[in-house]
Amino acid sequence: MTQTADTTGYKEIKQTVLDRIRSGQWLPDMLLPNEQDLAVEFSCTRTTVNRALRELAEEGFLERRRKAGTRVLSAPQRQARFTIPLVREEVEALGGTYRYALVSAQAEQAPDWLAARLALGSDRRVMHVRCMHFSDNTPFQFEDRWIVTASVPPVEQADFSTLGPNEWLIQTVPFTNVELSFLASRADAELAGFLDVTVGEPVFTAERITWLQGSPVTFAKMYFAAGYRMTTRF
Amino acid sequence: MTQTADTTGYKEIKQTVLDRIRSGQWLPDMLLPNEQDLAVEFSCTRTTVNRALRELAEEGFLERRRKAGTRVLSAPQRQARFTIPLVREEVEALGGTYRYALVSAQAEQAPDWLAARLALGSDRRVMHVRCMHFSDNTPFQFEDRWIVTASVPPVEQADFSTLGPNEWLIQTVPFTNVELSFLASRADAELAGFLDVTVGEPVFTAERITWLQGSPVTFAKMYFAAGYRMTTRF
DNA sequence: CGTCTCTTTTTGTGTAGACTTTAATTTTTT
DNA sequence: AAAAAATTAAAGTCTACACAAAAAGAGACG
Repeated sequence: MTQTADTTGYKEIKQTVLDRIRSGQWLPDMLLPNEQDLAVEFSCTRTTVNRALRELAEEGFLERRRKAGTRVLSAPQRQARFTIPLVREEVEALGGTYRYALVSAQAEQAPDWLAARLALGSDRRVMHVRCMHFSDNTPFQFEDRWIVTASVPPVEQADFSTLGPNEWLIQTVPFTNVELSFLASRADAELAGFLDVTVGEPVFTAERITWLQGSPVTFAKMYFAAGYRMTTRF
Repeated sequence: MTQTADTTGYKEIKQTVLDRIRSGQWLPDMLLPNEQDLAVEFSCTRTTVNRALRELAEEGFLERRRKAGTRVLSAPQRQARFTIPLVREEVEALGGTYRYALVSAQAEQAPDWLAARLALGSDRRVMHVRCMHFSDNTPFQFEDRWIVTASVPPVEQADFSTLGPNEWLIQTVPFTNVELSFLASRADAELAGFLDVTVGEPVFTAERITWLQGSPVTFAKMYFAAGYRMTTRF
């Protein structure tokens, strides 16, 4: 006989708690029993209950405060987790053959809007890289990127003719803070040419600012081909 | 040397591990010491090391496999976590005054594309609700939603004149699976009117399909006003 | 009445140890 | 040599207990 009869793992507890919320037994804003009482109910230790409830709080179902206890969140703060893939991986995951092409790469002074956006000081040297990512030779993404020279000095010697700036950066500047935005923009004449769409077409766009320990590293705009959608399930 | 005093919380361990990866002391693909050895190094128990490493793996920095050990991920799978807020809360968080207005609500048969999208069977009854969300009386979002009657029977009696369908659903159907997509669409004449933009304007759009234990509940398209961007930091 | 301090409840985190599960590795058998 | 079986190292989880830290609530005091 397997002992699984009364073994209440933290996963079972999580499931039971979710079921009770779903069934309405525990209503939004309701305070639920404290960990000790639940431990008795599930005949396990408080440690196990703690892990279950902690994870459910992490996942946005519960709110926990010392002394105040644990309560059901009225509007469960469901969070979508988008994995931000490398373009190459995204293309290959969709079954396409990835191809990279450099459009231009040149050292220049950051324009005012960029300097403001990145809070650059007096040193405005940046490397401006523009490139295309293809899937089966059809345009997939146009990338317009600026890399702050002062933050990544070797960028001046980098060769972007075969390796994309994003992959180069990942190898060079391993860990960073990121601000990522999604928006809809309009294809101007140049972008329309790159992405092979008509001028004025809506283009799904991602903007990404990256810092390394507080100092700005790069600003990138990524324009996706027509019909692109970013999807997640949870 | 500073053999780490006795203040080794799991958070400190996480930070130390991250620092070692950043500094290149632990390189991508490198196997790091097992939990027991790290516990000795940090002079704490394996439980504490386990929590630190488990969370770092959860956050996408490490990969852990029983018997195989823990290694540094070569391309850290950084995931963006977007909190999907209620429109009301989003508007209020931006400092605006929220206003809701129902455009239309009527029971109808799901069109073919919707039936296909939701994998509806023979019962195609849906409630089609269209509504506007305003911030300080300027259009913020136009919502076009279908709710599957068979999955949520009380929808036929629901009054959407003052309460938005999303908030109504949250109160009525507590827990669900969700597929969420972001894309850029083009404003047609009607949408342009609702959002007060010119026809053809790019519109940031979110699509959301919701299931309750496998059966489809609702499909919603949410069109955001010009200039909207969805932002996250990590 | 407000505000300050004290108590107490509840979660947060830690220790020490045990058993379980997975799967890489080694050994044995076919 | 290939396949099957045994070994074993590592993470995964649990128990049982302890103390820390936050903060709600109560009481004291001006």
